[in-house]
Formats: sequence, C-alpha cells, structure tokens
Amino acid sequence: MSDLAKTTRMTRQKKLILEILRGTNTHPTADWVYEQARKVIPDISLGTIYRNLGHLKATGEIMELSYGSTFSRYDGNPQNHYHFVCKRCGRVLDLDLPVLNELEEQVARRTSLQVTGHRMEFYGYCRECCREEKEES
Amino acid sequence: MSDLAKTTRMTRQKKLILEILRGTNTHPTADWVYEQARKVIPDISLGTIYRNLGHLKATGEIMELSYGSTFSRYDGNPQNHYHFVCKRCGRVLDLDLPVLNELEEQVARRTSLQVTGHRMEFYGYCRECCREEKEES
DNA sequence: CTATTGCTGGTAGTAGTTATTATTTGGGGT
DNA sequence: ACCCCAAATAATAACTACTACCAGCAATAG
Repeated sequence: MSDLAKTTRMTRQKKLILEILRGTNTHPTADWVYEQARKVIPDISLGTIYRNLGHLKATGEIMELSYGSTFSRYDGNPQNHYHFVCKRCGRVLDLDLPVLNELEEQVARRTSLQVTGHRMEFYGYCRECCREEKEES
Repeated sequence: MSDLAKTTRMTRQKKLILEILRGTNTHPTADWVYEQARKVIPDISLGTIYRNLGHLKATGEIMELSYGSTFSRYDGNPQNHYHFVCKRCGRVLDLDLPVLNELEEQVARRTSLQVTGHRMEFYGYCRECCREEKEES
C-alpha cells in the first residue's frame, strides 16, 4: 500500500471516527461522519476526517464503498459482505448472503490474473421507496 | 428515470460517442472519449460528451462503471457482465463468467426488497503489473 | 521528562462533473 | 423542399467531493 499504511498513532480524532463508523450500519458518507464527530470535537476538521478514513482503510479496519454516486460511503465492518443499494433514495443495506470466495479462484484459474478480492452489489428499490412510488401514481 | 430518458434526436455527436464506445473494450473515461471525439469533431465540447453519456446510459445503450477511483468509466456493452480491476494500473478487463441472475431472486425472496440488477467486480493485479512488481524488488 | 516527528486545524487548491445560456440543428408537419 | 421549434450544441461558469499544504501541537520512544 501507500505510505498511508505506516500510521501508528491512535489520536482521539482517529479513535472517534472509528467509533462512529462502528456504531452505525448506515454506511455513511465522509460528511456525515464529520457532522457526528463535530458533536464531540467541535473544531475537528474535514481534512482530518478524510485523512483518517484513508488510514483506517489502508490498515484494513474499515472499507470504502463507491457505487454509482459521486461520493464514497464508508463501512465499519471490514469483512467482505454484499450490499443492496436503493436506486431511489441511495440507502445502502447489508445483505446476509454467503460470500462466494470460490469465484476468485475460478477467475484466477481461467484468466491467469492475480485475484485478491471481489465485491458484489444488488440494485433495486427498498421497502420505503416501493411504497412511496405507488402513492405518487 | 429522469428526463434524460426522453431523448429522441440522433445527432452526429451522439452517434460518434456511441461508435467510439462500441469500438473499444478499454472501458474508457469521459476524458478519453472526449479526446477521441475531437479527432473527428474538433470543437465538440466536454459538456456534450457528459450529456450524451448520460442519455445513452438512461436509455440503456451503455453502462457507467464506478469503482474505487475518483472518475467514471463507460462500457459500450450494456449486457450485464463482470469486470476485473487492476489495483496497480487501474485497467478494467471484461470477464467471461456466467452471470448469476438466480442470486437476484434469492435476495428478493430473503429480504422482500425489489431487486432489479446486480454487479460484481474482481480486484487484483493484471499480468503486466505482476511482472513489473517483481522487477522492482 | 524531553525530543522527535507524525498529526492537527485551517485554508487554499484540484479534478471530475454539472449547470447556464445564447446559438444551432435534427426531423416532423405542410 | 421548406419551415418551424423543441432539443441539442459549444463555451464557459459554477459546484462538489476530495486532496495538499503548512505552522503549531501532541503522542509515543528513549
């Protein structure tokens, strides 16, 4: 990885950001994390949020999710798992599906590429958005 | 979808952009498409590229791919298929793997979400980058 | 306890994309 | 074949998510 990975110090800012991420399952944006963090450390800067999200990602403590949107979301659970993304409200939900690691070997065998990971997302409409779409028409 | 979908006119700009995308398997960025298009229509504007990429996406003629990077790539093949992304050079390759549509039904059944699609990407190192990493050490 | 050096907040800058606007053009109607 | 006009265009300004910079601060090693 880059030199982001050689981070060692556990500052209160970094600790707080990690706690915020682990305490939610909403896969928040950097901005949402910033708003939450400001409630505890009012003069924390957005640059610190991004820097620490980068560090935590580089050390494998969190995951960055980048789907169709213009911004990233972050996941405090670093274990590979699949997501559902609502095309209407943008909500991201965790799916309780077995992770298909055997596919990675299959790809490696058939292509002679070095495969280190994979990810999968499902798209559609969440329960709330299905209901509201009906009401509109 | 949005009002992007009610596009009807086939302008020479739109036609050219579609031809460029269909004539490559490199999953290019908007900027690369722009550079190629300028060779044919020198004063085509970048706004036109983005607008038409949006239209073509809305009508299902192309796909937008957004992975970890800060920019989008576009795919002239609108049929669902899986990709491999090189973590070193960023190259995106098509994979010849069966598409697991049955998973969508499985998710729908187990979650009562309305599932309309899914996608999967594999990460790792391409042949060229594997070789070069060895040479560096 | 002190020195080191990574981390911080503040701020300026950048890349990729979207919005605005005056002008041009594709394509249906006559 | 010509007119009409909504939709598309080129040019440019604006925006958003993110990154870089830097002087001062603070977490850990010795």
